[in-house]
Amino acid sequence: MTTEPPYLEGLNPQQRAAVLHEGSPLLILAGAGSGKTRVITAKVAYLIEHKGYDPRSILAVTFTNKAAGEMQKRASEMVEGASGVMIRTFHSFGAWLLRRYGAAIGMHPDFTIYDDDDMVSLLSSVREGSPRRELARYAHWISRANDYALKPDGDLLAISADPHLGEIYSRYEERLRQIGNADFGDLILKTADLLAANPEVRAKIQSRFRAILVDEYQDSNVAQYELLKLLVGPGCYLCVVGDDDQSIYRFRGAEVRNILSFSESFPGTTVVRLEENYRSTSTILAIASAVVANNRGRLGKRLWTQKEGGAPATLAYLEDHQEEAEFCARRLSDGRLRETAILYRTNAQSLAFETLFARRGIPYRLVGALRFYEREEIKDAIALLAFIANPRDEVAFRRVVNKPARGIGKASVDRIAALGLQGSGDLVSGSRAALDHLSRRAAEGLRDFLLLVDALSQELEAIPLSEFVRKAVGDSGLLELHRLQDAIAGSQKVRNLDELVNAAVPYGSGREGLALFLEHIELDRSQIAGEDEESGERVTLITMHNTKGLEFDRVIVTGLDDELFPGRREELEDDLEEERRLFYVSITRARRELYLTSCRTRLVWGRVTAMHPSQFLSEIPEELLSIRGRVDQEVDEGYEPGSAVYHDDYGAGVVERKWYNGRELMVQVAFESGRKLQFIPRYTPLERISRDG
DNA sequence: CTAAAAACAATTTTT
DNA sequence: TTGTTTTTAG
Repeated sequence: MTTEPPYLEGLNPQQRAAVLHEGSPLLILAGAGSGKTRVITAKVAYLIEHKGYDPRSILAVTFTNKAAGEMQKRASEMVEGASGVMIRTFHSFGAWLLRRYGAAIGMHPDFTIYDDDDMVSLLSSVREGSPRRELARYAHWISRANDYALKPDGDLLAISADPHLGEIYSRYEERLRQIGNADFGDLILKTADLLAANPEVRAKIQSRFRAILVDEYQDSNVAQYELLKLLVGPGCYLCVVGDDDQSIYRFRGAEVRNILSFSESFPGTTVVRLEENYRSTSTILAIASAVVANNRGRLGKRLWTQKEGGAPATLAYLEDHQEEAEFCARRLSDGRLRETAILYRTNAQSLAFETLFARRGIPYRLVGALRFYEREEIKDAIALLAFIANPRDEVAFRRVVNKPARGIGKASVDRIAALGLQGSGDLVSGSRAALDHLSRRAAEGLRDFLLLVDALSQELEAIPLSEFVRKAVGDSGLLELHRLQDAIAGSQKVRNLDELVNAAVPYGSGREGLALFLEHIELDRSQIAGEDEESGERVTLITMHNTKGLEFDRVIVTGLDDELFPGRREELEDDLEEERRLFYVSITRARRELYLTSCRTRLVWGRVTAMHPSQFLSEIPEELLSIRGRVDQEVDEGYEPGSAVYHDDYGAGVVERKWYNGRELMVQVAFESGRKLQFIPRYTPLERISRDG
């Protein structure tokens, strides 16, 4: 018998079938914890080693840059030459392709990428005077249109009934083209356009990539599907992996139908199901399955495990967010920090844990959400860099031209932008042209700014990128500005700017290095945060969304409160189902122990707010739970108008009115003394008395 | 044009 | 409550 290649060792029959399959399109339906990543990496190894694929002819698309890094690492351990495989997210693949061949559709190779914030800023110059909130709505709709591959003249009614959307979208597009930058949607849509419109580029790309693997396919959107269709040339091997139950990015345009109808889109598809779970105890799986079973519109699968048994999950009803943090801290007193993750729905919830853990000296790592690149000082610095990279970048220009204050007000900036637009769109020349038309003060300030930009542009090629960033931040006066603010507010802005300088160290110098640095900043925001991510005994604080692909011995899912999770279910059944899938994802992160917490009250906008247990909790069979604490009795009962109450300070009175303020029950009482007062019965001891007393 | 004061909204989730 | 945007007085 021939010895088996190491990448096949220990695989179960389904996994093996998935790895060894080749020829027709393959759909791998991989349940949570079914060894999916292992299968993909083994497949890469198999294609290279056994099927003779050139590593460079393989494209693997992952959902996050982190996942890409992980796959790269694991594949390299498995097979020689794996470093040649292109492993990227859809977005970073798009950026790669557009930089190389985008000129064919008028893209500049040094374009920078606009995030949501930049979109809003650009929209504000397209639609002057609109409140930011409204612009943010349009930005959101435009992003959704992008996700669904809808152009300004497309059927936007599917996105929104707003009558102005088409026009605004189209003007936004036009401005973005003039500027020469790309937003997130463009990285997919423009790439697809390029391939569709340009047969030579398409042929080139299709002949390069002979095998394409897509991970987390359930979270791909329509535009990504269309791009994929264009990438897969004749004879190209396509394999997608996903789990319809783990689709949690609908809000971002993810379209579960992509995976549900994969077989129709790609005829001749083979389907392999991975249903053996290697991660969790059967109890945890039973809980997860029971919950997700409430969803309709799923392919359905039976996850099973050989790890029979396992302790029931602990469900703790707690008083408030502080007690919740306390509860978590007590679990951690056994020192198993690294094996524990605390999950929450919204980033804001992390604060309670951070505060308590800092006070107790419990080391933690906060995953994602550090929002490093969204901080004011960082955005300032990036805007300056982006403007040097692309002098047509109006959004960046507006942000930095008068920061620190150079005496250039809005009127002047508008004039400069208008002149720039008349010419080549280049705002440096626009500025030069505008110099004579500005107030003396503004002209002086603008001259300073131009000198700065000139000097920096000259340096760009000459010094290492991190030095360049340091110089830009220093010479522009941004460092000084934020140093002063630090002194006043006790903030850490200078430190953050230092971090930015450090982040630039790995990049090459010159325009190319700068463009790459800026691209990574936009596409991989977790970068700076994760300095020594792996090291150290620390508990993980993480949003439910960010846990995708991770696993921990012990998982504490917090905030199982109605209106928080699931959130306001204003909308449709579909939204509720997505939240439920998110719960499913959260539960299945746990290997051995699962804790669920729900609070009676919670601070919302600095206000104590009454909460109710999440409806998801009632979907878990009771025998799988060990329950601590108790749900409070419904306070709503009683307090009917006309009933008598007694208050320690005000004496006896009669309830006049009863209503809800949000979720909070309020009552108005007319006291015998003649006073009329409003109470929240939950916090005010109002004794119910009998009328004849 | 700038800075301080006042008004006002904000919490999903992320490439 | 916080942070951000708009108004206002210099």
